[in-house]
Amino acid sequence: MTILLRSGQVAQAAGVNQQTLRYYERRGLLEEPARTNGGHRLYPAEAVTALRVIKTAQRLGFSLDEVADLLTAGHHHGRVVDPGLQAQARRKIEEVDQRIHDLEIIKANLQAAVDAGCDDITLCATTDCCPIPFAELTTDETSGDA
Amino acid sequence: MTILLRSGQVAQAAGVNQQTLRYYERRGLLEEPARTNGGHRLYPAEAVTALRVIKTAQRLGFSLDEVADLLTAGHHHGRVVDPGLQAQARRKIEEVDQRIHDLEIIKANLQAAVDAGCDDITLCATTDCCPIPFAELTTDETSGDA
DNA sequence: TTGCATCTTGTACCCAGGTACAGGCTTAGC
DNA sequence: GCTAAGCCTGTACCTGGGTACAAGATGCAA
Repeated sequence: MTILLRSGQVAQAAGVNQQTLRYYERRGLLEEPARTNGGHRLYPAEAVTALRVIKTAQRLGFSLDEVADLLTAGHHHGRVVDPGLQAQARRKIEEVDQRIHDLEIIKANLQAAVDAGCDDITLCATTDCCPIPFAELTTDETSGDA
Repeated sequence: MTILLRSGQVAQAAGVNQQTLRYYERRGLLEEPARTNGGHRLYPAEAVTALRVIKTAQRLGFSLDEVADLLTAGHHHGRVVDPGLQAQARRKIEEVDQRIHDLEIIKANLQAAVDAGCDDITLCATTDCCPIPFAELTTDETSGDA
């Protein structure tokens, strides 16, 4: 027999807001739990683990949509087999690498501006002394927050 | 005599949406331009440079609020002297470094999961075979998109 | 003068990932 | 049975950086 938890208990145990539980449920990240006769949610203890998994995946750079994919991965529901953690993690590593690369370029530009002694960005843009490239810079800007 | 530009011309020359001009004006990033008798905005050519400065600073990781600070920096308006580009750039470099560091940790964790052959994140969380740390991971999560 | 392109304003919407609030119902302890 | 704490629902709001739309006014060329 499993001990069932109230939503407040689950939220506290997992360190998330109670509203967040409902939000994840709506997003399809948490299974709809059982209910009391009066309609109150009753979660199994595994719900806390599930929340920890979600939060960990988020910290690893996965969006909630990606986390949803990860959670159903492997369990090929129907006939479409989602790429599992292996594949997703490999793709995410590439994204992270790209993001690091972009940041390195940004850093280099900032450092160059500091080294050149620039102190007024408007002046920098109108004279030729500043190393900041005012046209193009890194990539497409939409590289996201991995 | 300076040639004055219509908002559409400025937007096109700077490669931004026309609405963005109004948005930046509201945010205090662009000076309020002159107007025709009928109320149409008339920008000096420098407005295009100003937009390029804003876009460049954004690409360097500054938020619009920070860009606003950068634009008034040095011009100590009143008596409060804002920290100039030098100081702001140095602070931003630290932020970028921190962000890179976080991403390196994330990458290492992803790589560890790949190396360990993990393919089901829920299983990973419930057995001891997986190297992903499901408690704490990197820093505070609010380290932003620098 | 007419006609069309361009511009004006205010307001609402987009993304992600939640958070807050109001008004009403349930549950648990005594 | 009473009361307080907890939970339910729906809806609105938040951040940041814009974008979209409607209805009406202007600007300019023919």
